[in-house]
Amino acid sequence: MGVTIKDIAKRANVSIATVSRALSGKNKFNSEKTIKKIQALAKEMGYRKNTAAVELVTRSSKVLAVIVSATKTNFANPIIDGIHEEAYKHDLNVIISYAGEKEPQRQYEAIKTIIERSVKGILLLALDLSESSYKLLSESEIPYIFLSISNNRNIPFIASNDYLIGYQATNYLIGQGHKNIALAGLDTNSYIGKQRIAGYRKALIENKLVLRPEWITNGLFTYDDGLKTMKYFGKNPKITAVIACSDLVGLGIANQAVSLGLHVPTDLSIITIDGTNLCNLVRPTLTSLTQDFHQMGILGTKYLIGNDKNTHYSKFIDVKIEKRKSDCPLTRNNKLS
Amino acid sequence: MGVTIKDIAKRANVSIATVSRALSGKNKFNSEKTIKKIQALAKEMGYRKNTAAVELVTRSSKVLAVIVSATKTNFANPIIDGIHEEAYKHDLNVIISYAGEKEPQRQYEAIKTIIERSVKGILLLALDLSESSYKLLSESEIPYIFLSISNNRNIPFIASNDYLIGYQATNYLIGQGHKNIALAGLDTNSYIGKQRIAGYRKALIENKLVLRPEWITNGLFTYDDGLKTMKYFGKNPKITAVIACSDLVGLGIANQAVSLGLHVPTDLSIITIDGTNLCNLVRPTLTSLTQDFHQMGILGTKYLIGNDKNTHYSKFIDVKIEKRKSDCPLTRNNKLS
DNA sequence: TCACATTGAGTAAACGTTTACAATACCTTT
DNA sequence: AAAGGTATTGTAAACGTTTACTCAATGTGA
Repeated sequence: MGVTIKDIAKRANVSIATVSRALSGKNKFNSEKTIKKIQALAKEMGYRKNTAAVELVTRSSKVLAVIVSATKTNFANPIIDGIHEEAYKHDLNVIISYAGEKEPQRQYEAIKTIIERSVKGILLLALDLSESSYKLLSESEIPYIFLSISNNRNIPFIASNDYLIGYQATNYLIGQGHKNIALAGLDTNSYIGKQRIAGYRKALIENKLVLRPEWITNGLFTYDDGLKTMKYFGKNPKITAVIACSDLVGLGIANQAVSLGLHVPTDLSIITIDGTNLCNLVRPTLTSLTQDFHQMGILGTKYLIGNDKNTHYSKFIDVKIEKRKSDCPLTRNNKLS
Repeated sequence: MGVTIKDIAKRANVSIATVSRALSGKNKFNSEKTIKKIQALAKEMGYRKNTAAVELVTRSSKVLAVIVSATKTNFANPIIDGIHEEAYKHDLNVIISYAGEKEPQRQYEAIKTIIERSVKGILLLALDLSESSYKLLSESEIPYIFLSISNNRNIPFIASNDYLIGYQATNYLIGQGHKNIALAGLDTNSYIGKQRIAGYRKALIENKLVLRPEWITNGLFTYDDGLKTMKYFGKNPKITAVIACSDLVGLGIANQAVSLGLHVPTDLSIITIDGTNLCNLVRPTLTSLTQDFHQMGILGTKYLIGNDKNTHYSKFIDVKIEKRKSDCPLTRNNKLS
């Protein structure tokens, strides 16, 4: 069907080896003249390299796989952007698969197909793998790394330190004078959730504040979790500040608070974890504990390319607090001050 | 390195053809017994199919390519979701490349790599291809389709009818009593832009309203374009309603209007084109002329799979107006009524 | 028992590259 | 002009599958 190097070789009166060398940039082995001639011919004849053949014989591919949790997180985008950015620099393609968080079967299949492509590396986004899926992955000899989710099991990851996130966010609000601080919308059973709660507790304890379990609301980091949380807290919450465990949770809380007749931030201060662009778009803008997702994508990709497989690499990325308009110091203005 | 069908054949004391047949589901040629035996053995030995080899010999692949404009559009996600959803049903992988809108070189390269993979089909998202890139694409024999951007050049696409979009949005506002209606944030040089303007003009003329060129603001559908537009219109705009050419533009306008001391919708009504989820998240919620992006992804994928290459398929998808809180009838409340 | 269909399994070619190694052509240098 | 070196090109195997074709074994009916 298509033009192959064989066809070019025939037309140019050289061997296929020569064509291959001229076309794949192994220039040091061929003369300028032949290279030029062959490249011109290839262009003229409309030659297209057959990637499958190349991958077969070289036993390596130029593709990076990303497996994304199907759960809609709005921070997947900056991570994927970072991955694409870095991959592009190294002439790598990116293939993206969705895998349900709660569908072990689909997870397993996604990983299987990826492995069969013998990709260069696998990035797992916000994914909590089932035991069998992880076994499949780790036995594949393909380097992989988890992004945005850390672990204590010696599995490579790049993420923020969720313990510190919980600690810093809480401390920030305490620093503003708040004493009744809620923690909203997080999956209390997940590793992330537990870490954040631990940091939150630590900060409370250090400041002689008491942790009230009913001020921690369970959820899956969604907008609806924010709404639900605020409906649950009600029109006269004892709390004066909330740590929202994602921007969407934060926005849900803010919107519902306003619906209840509360003013943000004077009646209720909100700090939100993630700090995606959404925080700047809404009113009031949301003060955030910002994670550098873009950087996660870049570093994860770099790691896979560098391929330091031996070192069980894992890295926490710095977070920072970005002050916006959804929080303020506790003053006499606050309903409960 | 890995286990191949050869290894399995040896262990099972059969030929590789038998193994291949047993493993690739061409069951009718083998006996139950051997199939079971071989499958068990494959599992035990940790066999992984080599996709490159399969693609080489069958000269076809199970991947769909998506090329996305690097310009950040917030509707790319629902489209990609639709593509993934449909692709998954047909056991297809999805590979995503970014191509700069204004970087012809990168565009060209993206398409070239894709073609070299001999993918099953190519979906082009919100992409305006350069002449040479399009030539490359169309000569490749691989089916392709443009999504979200229509054309009048007999190139397959699935999109909304931008002429109708302009017409309907304008008519909607006229129906609310508005007479001074702006059109904001669109690329006036693009096909989309021209179509929307034509529809806008038609609706104005039909209602004996005059089109004022200075009420059409040029842009690239970004949030900043919305801000800029509203700064330009100023604190006492003669206009009472705006058609924002993307949700981000709409949000920029709304936020800037509020900053200027205007009230949305009583001082300024906004209808926004796209209707992504963002419209529900912000306050006031944005009335939108909603496009079904998810459906575009699904239909585009179906088209490529169906592979009706001969018919120069193109399709407009229905849009609908979703009333929210960013618009109201022109009444005595309006500053300029 | 024989001819013949049916079923299951094997043989070998093909897909389009890359690359180790062998072979040749071309220069220098003496 | 011969020897030696270097630069360029050719030969052929290999990568791991699929599949058309062939062959052997088994079953069937007269």
